[in-house]
Amino acid sequence: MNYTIKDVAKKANVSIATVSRILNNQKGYSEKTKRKVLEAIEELDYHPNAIARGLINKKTSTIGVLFPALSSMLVTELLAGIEKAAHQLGSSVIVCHTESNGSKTMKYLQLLNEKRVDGIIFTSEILKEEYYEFIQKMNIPLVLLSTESRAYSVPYVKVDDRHAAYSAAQYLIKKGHTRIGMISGNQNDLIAGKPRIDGFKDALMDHGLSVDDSRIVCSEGFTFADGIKGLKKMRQQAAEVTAIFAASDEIAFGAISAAYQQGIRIPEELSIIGYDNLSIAEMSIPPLTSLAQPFYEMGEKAANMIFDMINGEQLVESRIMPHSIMERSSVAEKEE
Amino acid sequence: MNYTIKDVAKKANVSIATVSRILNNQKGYSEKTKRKVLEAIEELDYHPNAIARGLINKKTSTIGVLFPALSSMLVTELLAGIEKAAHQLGSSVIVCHTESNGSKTMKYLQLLNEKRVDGIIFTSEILKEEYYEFIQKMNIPLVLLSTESRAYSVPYVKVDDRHAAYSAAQYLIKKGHTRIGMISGNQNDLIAGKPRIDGFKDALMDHGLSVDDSRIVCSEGFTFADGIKGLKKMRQQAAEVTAIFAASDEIAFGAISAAYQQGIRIPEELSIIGYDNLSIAEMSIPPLTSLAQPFYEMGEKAANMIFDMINGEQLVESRIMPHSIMERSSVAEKEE
DNA sequence: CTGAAAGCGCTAACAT
DNA sequence: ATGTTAGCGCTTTCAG
Repeated sequence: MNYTIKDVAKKANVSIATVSRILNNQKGYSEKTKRKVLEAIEELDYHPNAIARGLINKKTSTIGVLFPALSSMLVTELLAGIEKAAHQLGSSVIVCHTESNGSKTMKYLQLLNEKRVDGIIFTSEILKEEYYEFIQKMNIPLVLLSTESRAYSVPYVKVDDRHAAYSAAQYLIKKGHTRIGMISGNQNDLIAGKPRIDGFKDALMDHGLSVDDSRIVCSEGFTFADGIKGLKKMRQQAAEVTAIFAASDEIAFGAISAAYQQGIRIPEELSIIGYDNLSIAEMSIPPLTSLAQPFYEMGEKAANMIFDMINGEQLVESRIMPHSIMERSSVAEKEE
Repeated sequence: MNYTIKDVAKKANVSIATVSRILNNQKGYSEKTKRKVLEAIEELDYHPNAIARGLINKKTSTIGVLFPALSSMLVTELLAGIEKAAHQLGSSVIVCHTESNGSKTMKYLQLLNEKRVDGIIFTSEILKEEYYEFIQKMNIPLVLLSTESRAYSVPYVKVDDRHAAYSAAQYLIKKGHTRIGMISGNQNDLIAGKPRIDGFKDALMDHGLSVDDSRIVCSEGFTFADGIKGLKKMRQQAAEVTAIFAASDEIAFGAISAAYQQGIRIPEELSIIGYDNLSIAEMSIPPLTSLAQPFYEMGEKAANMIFDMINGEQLVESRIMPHSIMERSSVAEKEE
């Protein structure tokens, strides 16, 4: 069905070596033979077999990407960015959905090893020792996306969560709020949980506001349901709060829904700022002001880093991506 | 870095053929040598090179999936389903993001051809002649997901859009509504646009309601912005409408937002039913009643079909997946 | 400038 | 039951 290099060679009356040279535009042939061969390639609509190439070159032009969940909305944007950059550089991406499951992750790594991918992008999760060791043995580049590692020196791409959370809280403060609460993610999550809480506290302290733990309600995760529960709890523990920093847009959505249920008007009675700035942020009522992470660009960047490393670059620096605040209508100016 | 079959053979004092036999559990060796070889494999932590295998077996255990957009939320669920089924069967999935762009799509198909994927899942778009012809030449299985082809006989997995739209409209009718409008997608979209409009009309007619074209506003696409525009237009053209069928959840979200802006209460003054039942549906205020498509299962099914075909099954039937109505709170009982 | 030949890591006849 | 050998489709010495 598919022609091989032999067919081309025969048709052009040259050896397969010559065809190969032309294919890989090395030197060592006349213009005339080149034309002849190109013609044959054209006529047969020949395309080299990437598998055979991979076998000999030890390079498959394929990278693997590990995601804890494929359903979370932010994954889509990361993946879109990765895929775009990869394709631009002639590579493909294999998606792996680990469900944050250790043995599943190891199985995927094994698979990616057998498939001889050129590099791995590991996203949104703690890089366990087991994973790291294995990838070390695979001896291919690794970059961390939307996560980082304290234990190992692996290049990463992420925003500075602590700093970003600081910015979000500061935004609320600048708007005149003094009694500010936070519905956080899981405080044991050292990547996306704890740092955002810390940044929140930093901002309050730096601006001379007292940090009252009853105004911080910690959730299990970053979901809509967590947001609903979170707001209810907040109203019980700290009804005096006039503004809330939600550690994710989904939490913010949940909080808005719960607030609506309780007849609390947003932003008049309660301001809310989200985190992530997913596409849903514009869809809430009122539209959600949110701390924006540039997911698409982060994905692109991570992919570009991987390819730099694949191409032999030794020193690739980690990237702290800039965050910003997407102002919409869920935060009101507070007059004292 | 990675050991080869030769290393194993040497270590176990057998030939590579024997190792290969054991690896592929064929017959032709004693229990004793099997143990010996397995031990060597274990000790070296040997794993066969999938690339080399692919070259000779002409089977890469990899499938390609084409999506028009990676950003739409429903894609994620389809992909999650595909990925799960594929991984269960020992295959990987390469994602391709065509942006509905013809030449990009062709480039991807070319790439998948060179990478010798075992099959292709084509989603959510019209299968153009050019694509079809090319895949025919590749001579690998193809299944359509969330789309179908009139022109070619290609197995597909989707819900019956016309029927599903009928159900959604019927639901509104059963709730007592008689003046019902629709904010549709693009009417020129023969897959997801037109059929839903037709189904909507069918339901009205079957229930003795007149079909008034001014109550059907057609959008360009299925987005939030389309929903906003759609609702405004609807209020101008057909303010008497008490219930609206939105052709997507995003449209429904937009309509809800616009309604809120105009001070229209949902569902008291206006009922809305969405379509898709994405995870955001539960996040609106009020939570959105929506016609549910089982995306995850559709993805799984499509993947399973591809693998059946890869394994030589000749006759795989297309699947019309069941739809259902996820009742939440955006539709009110209408008393006459 | 060009071709013959070895070999990437594996499977599958074909021998023994 | 096991080994030898010829490829899969390609790249890359090494000759000429």
